[in-house]
Amino acid sequence: MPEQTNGPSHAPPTGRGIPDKPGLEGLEAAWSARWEAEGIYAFDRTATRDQVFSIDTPPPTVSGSLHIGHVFSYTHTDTVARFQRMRGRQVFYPMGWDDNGLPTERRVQNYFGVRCDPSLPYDPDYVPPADPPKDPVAISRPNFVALCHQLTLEDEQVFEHLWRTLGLSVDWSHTYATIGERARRVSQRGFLRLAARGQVVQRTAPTLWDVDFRTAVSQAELEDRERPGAYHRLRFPRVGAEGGVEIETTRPELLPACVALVAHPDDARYQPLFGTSVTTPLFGVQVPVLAHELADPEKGSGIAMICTFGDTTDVVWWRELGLPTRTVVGRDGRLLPVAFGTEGWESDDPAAADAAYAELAGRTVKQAQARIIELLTTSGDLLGEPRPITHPVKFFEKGDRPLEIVSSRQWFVETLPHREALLARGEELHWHPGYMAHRYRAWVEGLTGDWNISRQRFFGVPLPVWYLVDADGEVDFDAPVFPTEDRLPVDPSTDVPEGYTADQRGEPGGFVGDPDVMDTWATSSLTPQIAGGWEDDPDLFSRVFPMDLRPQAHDIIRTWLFSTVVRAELEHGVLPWSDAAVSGWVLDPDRKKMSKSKGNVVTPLPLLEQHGADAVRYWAASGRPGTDTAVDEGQMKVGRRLAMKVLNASRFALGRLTGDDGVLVVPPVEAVTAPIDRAMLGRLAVVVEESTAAYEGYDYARALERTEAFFWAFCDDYLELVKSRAYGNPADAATTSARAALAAALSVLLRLLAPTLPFVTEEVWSWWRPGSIHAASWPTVDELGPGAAGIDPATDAVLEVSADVLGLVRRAKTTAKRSMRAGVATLTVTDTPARLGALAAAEGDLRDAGGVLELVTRTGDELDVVVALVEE
RNA sequence: GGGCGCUUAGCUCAGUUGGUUAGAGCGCAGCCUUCACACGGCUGAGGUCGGAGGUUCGAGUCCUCUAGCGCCCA
Repeated sequence: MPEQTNGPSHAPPTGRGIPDKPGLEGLEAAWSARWEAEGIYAFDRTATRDQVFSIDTPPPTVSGSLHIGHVFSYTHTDTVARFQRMRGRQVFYPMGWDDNGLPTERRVQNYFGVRCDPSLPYDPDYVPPADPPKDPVAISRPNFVALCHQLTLEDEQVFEHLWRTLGLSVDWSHTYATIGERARRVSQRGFLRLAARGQVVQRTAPTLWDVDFRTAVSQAELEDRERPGAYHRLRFPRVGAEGGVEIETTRPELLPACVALVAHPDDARYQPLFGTSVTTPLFGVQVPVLAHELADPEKGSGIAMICTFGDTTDVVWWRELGLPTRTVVGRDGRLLPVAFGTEGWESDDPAAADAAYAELAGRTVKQAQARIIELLTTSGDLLGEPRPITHPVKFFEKGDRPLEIVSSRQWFVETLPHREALLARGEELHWHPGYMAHRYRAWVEGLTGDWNISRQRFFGVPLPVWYLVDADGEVDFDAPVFPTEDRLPVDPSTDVPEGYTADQRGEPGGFVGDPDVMDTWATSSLTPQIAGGWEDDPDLFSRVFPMDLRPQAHDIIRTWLFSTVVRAELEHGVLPWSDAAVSGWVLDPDRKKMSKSKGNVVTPLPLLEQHGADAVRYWAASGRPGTDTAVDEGQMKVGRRLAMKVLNASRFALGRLTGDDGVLVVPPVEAVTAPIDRAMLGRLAVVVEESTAAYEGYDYARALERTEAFFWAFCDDYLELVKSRAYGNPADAATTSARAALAAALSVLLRLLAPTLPFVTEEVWSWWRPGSIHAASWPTVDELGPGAAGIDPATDAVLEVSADVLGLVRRAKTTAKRSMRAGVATLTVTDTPARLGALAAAEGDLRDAGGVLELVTRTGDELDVVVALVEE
């Protein structure tokens, strides 16, 4: 790669010169266009796997609004990408757009006034109405999906502009969308492969259900919310014995769905009842009293009723105790019709049971609860007043009403049988920071069911499945028909299975398509395969997969990270990446979590325009890995000042290298002879080592902090000390030493800062170096000259003592309220002989920097300085 | 209830295997503008490291207990 340079030693100065008034305005537009034109970030797909650094970029949800949190974490990734690129790796850094799922679907429905009906045929000539009609128009799924594409395309352009302005070093030729053709093909192929191995199966099972969205959701999409409730004490008469059993329940409306009572096996109060039966109040249904260790003796009366299904514990009891199912809650959240006295609904008094249930059927869960309390009160089965409590209730994270659990036919990816393997993968993965591994482990250990990937929605990847219809018109769900892989992606609502014609859809002897789509995570879990071209581009895939880095925020460890590990384990038997770098969240300026409902979401573009991309990146890169960080415009201003300082200090240093003839001369680093120059380079060598190590451990923040601290000291002390000497005669070895040191230091510093401040460092680089700094090689200790690593303490002391004394001279001038240019008639320095010896090696520099006319030294125990200023 | 993280100057945070008078930035105060930088520079004031106990010659830095905040999982 001829563009690369290894420092200033021998490369001719071929830059475009130093501007008189350097500035930051316009750098983003100018340089991002240039990078694109020159393909600086293009992935070289001839590179072999060991030369590649591949990143599984989080695809942002494009239908959402732009969020400063994206800028934060994507900057972290970009600094690492730039570091790895400069280290010589071919960086595979694609970008995805997550446009698949509910948020887009809702937006399209409202925007166009349509609704999706997967049973309708595709209309190739469909045009959406100009004004959304009042009543939504039903359209086919392909037409609906086309509208989703249309709308998300605009969002994607806004995002791309933001990313380019921010300076992400993405290869924009490797862009994908999670609803795009490749993503659909990969998702469906992944499904078919799982099905072929029996790792995704269809079964009728209790399913977490959102009654508003009317879709199944998975365990990963649950959240607990504290809600008020009340314990209702109910009395169940015993069968064949005197007396009754009192239970407490927060969901009395599920009494008709009761299938058993349960208490802890060690609970002496209820041990005599185990194996006996009781009768449900109002409905007269006989149910057994059983023992199970999940029953909590401390909760309520210590004995609970099991209903199908009130919560996830009911599901466990139902499964482990082999109980029947009595379904009363429908998919719309209303109570279904039930006929007591029929099979499965046996009752001691079916007429009375039906009469009671008639009061409940058709009502919402909430309404039914109110009514059944009245009925139980009237009948005398409700004991005392309901006892109000607050308890956690499970919600779909996007939902508004508590989840119900309904029994339904769904496709499940098996996870429970692989729990141990998944835990082992979690141990194998390198987490940054390391403690994030706990989140993953806790989640995997807490899995209670397989992963339901069926969603009763429209804008998603369709399940590639048809079912045959028998001669009686009944759908045979036990005989799914899959397409061959070469047909993918398919939409079973319009495509037909092999050997069938479109007019056989829904007919006896024909077929029907599975109406469901996949969970968005069933697609998002395959981003390494989608971006890497799994099966579509085997050559590319072999060069990038398994990937190196998964960057993401900590809130989606249980969803995105987990599901991606599952898919790679089941499909490839490997981790999808070697490292996971977990970013924190961005909090609002008052350190509150940002959310749309609070209205405290910060939009990034105005901040980028006001402070500049480098400044915003500086703020982001200051947030430690995994740490939640507040939006801080003050920190952005600091970043902007740093960028300005880079411009000005560079201009100054390079000005010292320019002769009267205007030609920039860069002496080789071997010309550095002055001890103070060597001391400065020795300190910089330490920074190079620390910064490199930090980046290797994904700690961009530490790398920046070390570099920045050096840079300010470099400007404050070293530049001041060598100002005059560097301005001297080019034939003078002392002058050449200073100039060589300045050039070497500047070259290294710019490259150390390049991952964080890509624009300003590129700007300065262009003044005097050929090629892009982002294609230059990462600095090494070697280029700082012989012996820069591990420089001896005596040499280092030259810079230390000089800077100490210079600082005290400044203090004297400040105290005297004099200008820094005020002369010093006599400077008396007291210090140890060793330190005075070090000072002597830089006496000329100190005199020039401090304006010192006469220097007197005295031996003493510690540093003391007396400054006699020249009279005004 | 279990787990994890945090608690260091007014604010936001560093402090890597325990080692001399605890650091930075912001903010604040004061001073300084021809000669790289006013989208600036310099100088300064200000903490004994949440609390208690322990290990050690020595602890912000290790152990135990404890308080508060936040997150994750039940």
